Parts: sequence; structure tokens; C-alpha cells
Amino acid sequence: MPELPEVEIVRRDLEREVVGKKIRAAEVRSTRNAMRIVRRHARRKEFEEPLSGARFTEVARRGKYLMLRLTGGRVLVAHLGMSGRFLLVKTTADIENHTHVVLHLTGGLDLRYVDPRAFGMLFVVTEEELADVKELHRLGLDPLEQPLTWRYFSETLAQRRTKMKSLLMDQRFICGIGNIYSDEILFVSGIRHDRPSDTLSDQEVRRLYRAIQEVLQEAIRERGTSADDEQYRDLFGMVGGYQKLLRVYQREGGACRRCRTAIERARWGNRSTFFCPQCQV
DNA sequence: GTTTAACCCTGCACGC
DNA sequence: TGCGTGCAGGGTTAAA
Repeated sequence: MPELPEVEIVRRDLEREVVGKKIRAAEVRSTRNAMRIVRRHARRKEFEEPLSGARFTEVARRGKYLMLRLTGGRVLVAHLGMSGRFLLVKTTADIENHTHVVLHLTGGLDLRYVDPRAFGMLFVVTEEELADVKELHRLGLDPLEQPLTWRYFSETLAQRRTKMKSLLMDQRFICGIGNIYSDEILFVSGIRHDRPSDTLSDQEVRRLYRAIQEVLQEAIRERGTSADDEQYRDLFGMVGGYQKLLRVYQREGGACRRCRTAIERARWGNRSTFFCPQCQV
């Protein structure tokens, strides 16, 4: 599923490939879940009309949200959910299953939004309305865009006593980290998922702080993780390479890359967490 | 304040 | 082979 590194790769590719291009027509298709994807709009036209004729000017990201800026002061906001992806293909290419939205661009290209599980969301707002979008409003710092200050980071950890895994995945604290990268970051830091945040030593806080940057940057260099059944694909349909480097995620029973102990899996609710019982304390 | 569970959805693994 | 069932997961919200 796309987390910060995957969304950042899509952002960079979109920035390079679609900025300057014009949308000839926007189309919300009639798949079962198309209206669910554009659920903030009551009608198809509310989504389609402001996009038609506009030109992409910039592609920004905040956490797992993409903001595609357009001429005319419009912004197309996208969250890929679990299985959403943008696909840039020739207009003549076959429409793959679960393609809910198609932006027909000039130059014979389509920018398509495909999302089998339909947890993703697309909507269009004006630049002024963007400031009031509540989902964006409550996001915490983005570890790449607004590097975490040491003070904010360590104070928040000390003030709260929630389990570390929950805190790392709390988008109001830091945005962009999900299940895969929280497990990887905690392993690199040598911290267990269930440690209360206010029990970390200064040294552990420092390790965690560094690991967040390290892991996310490394994953971006490898073009993301394509680990699950609904594998992440980039704008051109290519898989990432970071799944080969995963240290703990989905490696239950495998040998820890550091100490050879078997990686364990724990659950809470219906989420899984993977960790090394030896290296993480 | 924190934790847990349910909801949305589809594809897949599994057992019969 | 084919069916039904359970599970996974991100974000949100309600309840504990």
C-alpha cells in the first residue's frame, strides 16, 4: 500500500510527466465504486467540469496526500488509500479493471486512476478552499517536507504515553508513515512496537529520529515497496524495489538480518506488526 | 488521553 | 472445480 515514499515517487513522476499538460476532458467512469472515489462531490459534473480545459502547474505532497495544482486556481487532491494508483498511458491503451477516473490529456495521453479496493479518494477544490480541507488541516509534520525539529519530536514522545507503533502511524503527529515503514523504522531504531512513547531514553529517541529519515529516503531511492497482493505500481505500472530490502515487514519466521532470530508477528485489531524479539526492546 | 473495534472494499488463501 | 468464509489494510469515528 502506498505510504510516503510511494506517494513521493508518484509526485516526482507526475511533476515531470504532466506539468504543462492540459486536460482535454475529465471522466468519472461508471464502475461500481467510481462515485465512492469522488465521494466528496454529489455529482460527476462537480468533479469533471472544473478540471476540463485546465493545465497542470505543480504537483505537491503532504503526507500521503497529493495536490495537483491547475490553472484557474483549482487543485485536484488525491489520497491513494490502500490500492489506488495513477497510471499514465496512451489514450488507446486498454482500460484495466477498477479504473474509476480518466483524465484525457492533450498529446494522446490518459492519466487514469485505478483502485481495486476503492479506499482512495479524489476531489477538486479551489486554492482558497484547500486551506479548509479538514483532512489536510489535521496532518502533523511531513518528515521530508518540514524536517522534524528535535525539540518537537522529543517533547511529543515524552508528553504522550501511547505505544510507539500507534504514535508513528498517527498522521496528526507525523504524516506519511503507515504499517510497512513504521515496522521498518522501529526495527532500525531497536525499539519494540508496544513500548510506551514516554519510556524512551534520549539515545533511543535520537536513533528513532534518524531512522525515520534514513528509512524513508532509502525507500524512495529504491522506488518504493511493492509487497502486498495489491502491489504498489508507479505511474508507468512498474513495481518498486524496496521489498527486497525489508528487514521485518512480512518476514514472520524469517531470520533477522542482524541477529538471525526468527522475526515475530503481533496483532492488534486487524493490523499486523513484525519485529525482531531480540534486537527490539 | 488512550485503546479497541467497526466500517468501507476487493482479492486471495483456505477448507470443505 | 467451486463455493463460502475469513483476513488484510488506511483512515475515520464511536464506544469503552
